Amino acid sequence: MDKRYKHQEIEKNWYTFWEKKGYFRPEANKVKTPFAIILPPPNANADLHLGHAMYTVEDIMIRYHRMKGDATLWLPGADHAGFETQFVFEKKLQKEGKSRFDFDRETLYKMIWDFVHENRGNMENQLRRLGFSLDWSRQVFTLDPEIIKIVHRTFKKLHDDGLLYRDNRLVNYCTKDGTGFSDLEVLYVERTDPLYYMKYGPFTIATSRPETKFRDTALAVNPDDKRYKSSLGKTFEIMGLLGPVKMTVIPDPEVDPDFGTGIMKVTPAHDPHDFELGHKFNLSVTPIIDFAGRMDFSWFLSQKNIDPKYRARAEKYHGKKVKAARDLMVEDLKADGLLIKTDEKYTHRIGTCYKCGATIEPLPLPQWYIKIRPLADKAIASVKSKKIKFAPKRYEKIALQWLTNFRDWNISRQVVWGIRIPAWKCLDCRNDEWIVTDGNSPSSCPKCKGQNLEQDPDTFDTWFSSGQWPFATLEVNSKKDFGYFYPTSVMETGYDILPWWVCRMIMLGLYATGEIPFQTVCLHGLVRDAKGQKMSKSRGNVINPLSMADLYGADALRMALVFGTAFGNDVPMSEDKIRGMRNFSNKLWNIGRFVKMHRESYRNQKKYPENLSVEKSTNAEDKKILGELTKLTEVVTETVEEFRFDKGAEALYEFLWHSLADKYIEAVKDRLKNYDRQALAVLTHVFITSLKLLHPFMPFITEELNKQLSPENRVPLIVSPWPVVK
RNA sequence: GGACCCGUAGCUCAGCCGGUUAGAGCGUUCGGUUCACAUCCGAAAGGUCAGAGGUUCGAAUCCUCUCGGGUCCACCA
Repeated sequence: MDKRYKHQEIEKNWYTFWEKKGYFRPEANKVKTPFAIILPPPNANADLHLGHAMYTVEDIMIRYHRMKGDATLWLPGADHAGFETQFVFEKKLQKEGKSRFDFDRETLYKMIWDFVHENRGNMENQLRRLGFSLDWSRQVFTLDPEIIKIVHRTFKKLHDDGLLYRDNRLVNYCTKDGTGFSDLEVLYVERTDPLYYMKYGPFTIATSRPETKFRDTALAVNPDDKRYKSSLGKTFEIMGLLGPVKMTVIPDPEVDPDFGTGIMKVTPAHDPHDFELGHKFNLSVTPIIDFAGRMDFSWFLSQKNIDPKYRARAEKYHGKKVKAARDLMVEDLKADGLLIKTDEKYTHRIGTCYKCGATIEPLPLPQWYIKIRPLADKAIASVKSKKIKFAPKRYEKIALQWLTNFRDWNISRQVVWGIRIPAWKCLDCRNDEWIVTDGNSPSSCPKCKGQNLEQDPDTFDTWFSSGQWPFATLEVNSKKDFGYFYPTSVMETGYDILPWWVCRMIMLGLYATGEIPFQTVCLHGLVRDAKGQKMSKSRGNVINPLSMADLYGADALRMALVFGTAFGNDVPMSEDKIRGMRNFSNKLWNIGRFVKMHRESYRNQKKYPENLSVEKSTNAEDKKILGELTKLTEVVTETVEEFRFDKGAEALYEFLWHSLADKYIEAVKDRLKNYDRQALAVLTHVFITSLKLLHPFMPFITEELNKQLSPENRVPLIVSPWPVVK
């Protein structure tokens, strides 16, 4: 054995050994207890980041249960990550001077498919490099045909059960990326914009969006506002930039009399609140901004007998981007004497695209919505009745808050890279009825028998398919897997996707299978830099997990991620911390060398302690270390069961370094020189047992040391029985 | 406006279902090169446990408030 631990050489081979031996592949076995975790599928096209390395805690649970003798399954997958991946791909196109508009749908899809599959292997090998004992024989991709079938099936079921509807309402639309989003994807940021006070007939109104005024359909005031009481229900002529228009004053209790002038213009096509209001008062929804984010005045320009002055204005605005048009209009308002004042320091929260940062434009667009209340209520019941538990416990309350506040879920995306929605429209019937299938194209319209059917061009929100991941992954492998491993034992992921993913899995899992998808939700914190700052490319503080594994060993990286921070809290990470754990690896290595050296020398002297019971020792030091080992066994077992991996890791570190190496080994040196059989027996027993306890945390080095100590007849640690306290 | 988390040694964090001299990693200082390890060993310095009040025989730990950081949610145009 080398004086220094060389992880580069040791870590290389063990994974292939484990994988080839089939240790990662459980059988459904009635005698055994099933234990299953479905890996949160990383994006197929992207390299792993440090956050993914947190899946270490899943490997800890998996290895622990495997050693306990459970039928243990850790199922890997890859996510097509719809919009996310298309976004990345478009960036790539951009660099090549192209855009998504240069290709038809099929070509674009094929190009992204190839792009994803070129990169997919990276992610998988990186998971292997970190020692994650995943059952690759059961690996699944979110775009596998069998998965798509299941997703279609669920969509159809929702449709048949009346839990799905199509509605033309305002969606959160990113005009840059060309797709709508659910409420969760909108990122609200504080911004300072001018608030314009403009003359509006006999009134003055305040708005930050003068460009939408051309499609105002009413004026709203608080019914209790004395100032406007007499105007309620009356219609006024209002002079605008394109001539006079007529508008009625309607009551709306939501209007805050203290904001602006207490009177609000109503633009149903471009504001969610106004949309609702418009619905109530039967106002028309007529957009003036198109899906490319440009002003559309064609409705005005197509009119006959327009005043040339107004025509010129409309032509000037037409086709301009929102912000540019707004500036032009403000100038014209000034010229017409309609702008009364401007509050330049008006701060408000504005919805932006979480990916590209562009302002989200609420636009009317027909989309598929899931009625979320019936699904969420069942999910709430499962959580409240503790059928689904949370670790750390505080996330239960947060999950309940989310589940209580969910609104109907828009699952349509105007993205090519995804699962196409299995809904068709008959072009002959010209009605609004949709034909929803389980995926197969309908041959003809069931009503008119027409053959002119057109499929909805949209794809599913990725979370709609990944929300079905726990049962879909098990079903597609074999019916036996689903019956045996479902509901899965633990769902472990980052707390940041609790609403996006975990809540949706609970809702869709319960809906599709009638059972909870997992028994415990276990949430880890976000990995941050040494100062607790978020890691980001722009900050330049990103730590790459693979280069850390290469430098210090995957074991060291794994240990660093669980050590020293209460599980569930954010994890500050630094190279120093990983280096510290590399040093711990080296300490283990040298304990191993020490033990091995003495075992060999005993053997040469024919003093080898064959099957000597360690319990019989009367030596005080032996008794002490054995007592501590018992305690350690209890602590590690308990803390892993309780999802407090940090405590287990710390107990192991403390015991191995400061009890075993610093104290016991120092104390036992003289006895070893005198070939005291009992001493070597205890030392070996204690070390091997603690290696077993450490194996889930640091699989590579422990496996190697175990082999070094008795290469001839020792079973690999990965399948060694978990130590128990008698 | 609502919810949650955090403020403990220079730094990053444990401890917080109350009870011996408040711990760890890294850092600092001092001393160690013989037969496991300098990726090491031994020793040391360093904390009004954010602040105030309360409960208690006893509080870093429970309760209330204040201050300071962070995160998330909410249709004020």
